[in-house]
Amino acid sequence: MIAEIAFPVPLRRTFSYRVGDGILACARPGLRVVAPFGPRNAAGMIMRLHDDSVADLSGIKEIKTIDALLDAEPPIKDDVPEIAFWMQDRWNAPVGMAVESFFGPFMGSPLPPALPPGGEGPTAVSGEGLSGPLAELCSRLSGGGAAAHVLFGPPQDGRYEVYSELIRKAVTGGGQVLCLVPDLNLIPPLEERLRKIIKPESFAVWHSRLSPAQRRAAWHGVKNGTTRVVLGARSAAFLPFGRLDLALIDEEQDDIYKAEEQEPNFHARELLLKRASYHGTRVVLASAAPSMEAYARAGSGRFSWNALPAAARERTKVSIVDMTSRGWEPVSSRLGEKLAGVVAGKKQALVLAGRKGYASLAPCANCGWIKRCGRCRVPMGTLKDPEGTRFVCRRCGRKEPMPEICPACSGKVFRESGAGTQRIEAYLKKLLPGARVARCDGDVVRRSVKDARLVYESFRRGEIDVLVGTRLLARGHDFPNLGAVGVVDSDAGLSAADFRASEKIFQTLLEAGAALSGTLAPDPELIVQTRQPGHYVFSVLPGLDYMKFAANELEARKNFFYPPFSELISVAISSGEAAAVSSFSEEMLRSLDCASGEAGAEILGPIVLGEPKRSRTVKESYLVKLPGEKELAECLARLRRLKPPKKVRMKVTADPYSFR
DNA sequence: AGCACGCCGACT
DNA sequence: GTCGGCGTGCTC
Repeated sequence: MIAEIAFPVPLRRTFSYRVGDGILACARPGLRVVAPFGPRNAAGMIMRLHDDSVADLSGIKEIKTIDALLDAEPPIKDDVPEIAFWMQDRWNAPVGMAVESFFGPFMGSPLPPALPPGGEGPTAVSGEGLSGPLAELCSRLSGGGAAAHVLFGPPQDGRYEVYSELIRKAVTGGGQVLCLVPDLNLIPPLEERLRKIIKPESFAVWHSRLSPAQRRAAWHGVKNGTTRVVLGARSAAFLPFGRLDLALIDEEQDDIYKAEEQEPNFHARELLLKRASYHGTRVVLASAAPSMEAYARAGSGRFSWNALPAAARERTKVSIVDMTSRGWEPVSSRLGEKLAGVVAGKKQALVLAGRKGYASLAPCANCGWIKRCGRCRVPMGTLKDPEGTRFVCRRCGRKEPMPEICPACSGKVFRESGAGTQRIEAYLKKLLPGARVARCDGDVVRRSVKDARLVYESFRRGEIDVLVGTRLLARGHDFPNLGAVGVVDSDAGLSAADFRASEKIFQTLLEAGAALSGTLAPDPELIVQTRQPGHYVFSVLPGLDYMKFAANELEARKNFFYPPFSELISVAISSGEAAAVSSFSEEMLRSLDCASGEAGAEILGPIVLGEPKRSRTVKESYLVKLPGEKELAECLARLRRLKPPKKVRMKVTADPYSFR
């Protein structure tokens, strides 16, 4: 008997081993093994078993034998081999790393035997149920028929009350619940809410900042079933649930759910939809601005569409300020005057910037040289802190000192352009003397989630007049005393190559508008500054009407053959030698070409996005559009068979969310 | 990802 | 003379 084993290494393949006589009877897919792997022993998973007669062992120098199983039973209820291969087909994830995601630090550890099922179901929750229209909505969300349910509407219309009710029902029924949130900011308010109805020993949070001990406790709690409700970030989609009855995905449209920076790439929403088939999970996708994917699937009847009953409220006034001809000032006089008026009237305001930090760019005033991150190669912005002005990478956060003179021309002046949160904060402090201006962004959260929470609380209590932050700030909160929200640089960081540009702008605007919807202040206004006032997304602005926007956007996606009507793969080829790049690109295109004709694929490229002139590495990007998942898997398999020559690197990203 | 091997520079 | 930098290559 031959076993295909997947190891947690960044390789998109399995390894064949002979199954030892001692474990012949119990070996089966889904069980973990420890096997000699190169010069060491490694834990892996049996993915498939083959009879000796059918196994293809050509090209293998030495076949080793496995004789130690780590598990007697598959430790995860889901078919992990099936899901891991699917992740490889879908996102080019290395199979073994996909497997490892389900175990995290426990990949090589034997697991304690399962606890006998305890009968403490109904006692895990407490509290009153809902009544009225929201209760009706909840029972519709409990119905079958659809693969998933879209819950459409802002938190201000009772979305979190619906969460509580759905969770209460699921837990009472004996199942487990996952509530997935896009960022750490949303954990404390939801945690507070859920702790009111869930017993502490039945509740756990899961995110990247847990200590090893907390991680261990939470993982094992989920595994043995004592944890009934998990509130977690993206990676919680892999937790070892035994019976996941409900998966609630908050702000399902958020692109943070797509993990693209580290391997294995995956999309938490899509992964949960996949896992749902093993658990009979009810998946609820909640959003005030559902993703085009969710909207389209609801349109085709695969998902059900459920709108929260909209509270009657004044329509927020929305104004657009054209910033095209204003070179340097980050805040227009229009917005400045509104803020001054709001502060004078003892009301509050939010100002949302496109990004954190000080300036988004600091080119040399003389020659235009731009500092790029040594690791990511993207242009760096600036940051002001006690150590002075430094360059900061907006992708990886790496900081580098600012040189005295420009390395290209020895110029001494760096012009700072574009406005980050820090710069807006500094500007507003000058513009509004006497006003209490504070800042809350990713940097504050990174330092301490608690500090970020304190700023929120302080704003809520009215101790801050103007709060400056990134778009995270407006989300999921409403502030009763809010007189204005300003969106500065609403189009920052958007490139024409990004087909999701309109969707992202619209989401930001809708979130900003929603933050104003609960206010008691008179004449609330949303002021949007943009350098692209002609962009079609602004044409749906006065009403901030999602349904209208979504219908337009979906039509545009269809016309241009973009998702959800196609599947995308981005291929980046880079090298120090320009000739090597172009010859390998040609080889790559040839290998796809024969398939693309009959499969209805389209290849765009090469796209060269702002490559530095003096940089030594040359990079070409291609975008492949394919009509379906089957063609996507086939195309990824072709790309996998290609091996770049020495000094040439190829990066393949399936379903790319960011374009560089 | 690990881990080994291998080939140059700077230390006891 | 050896320690150690990290480029390259391999893992059934």
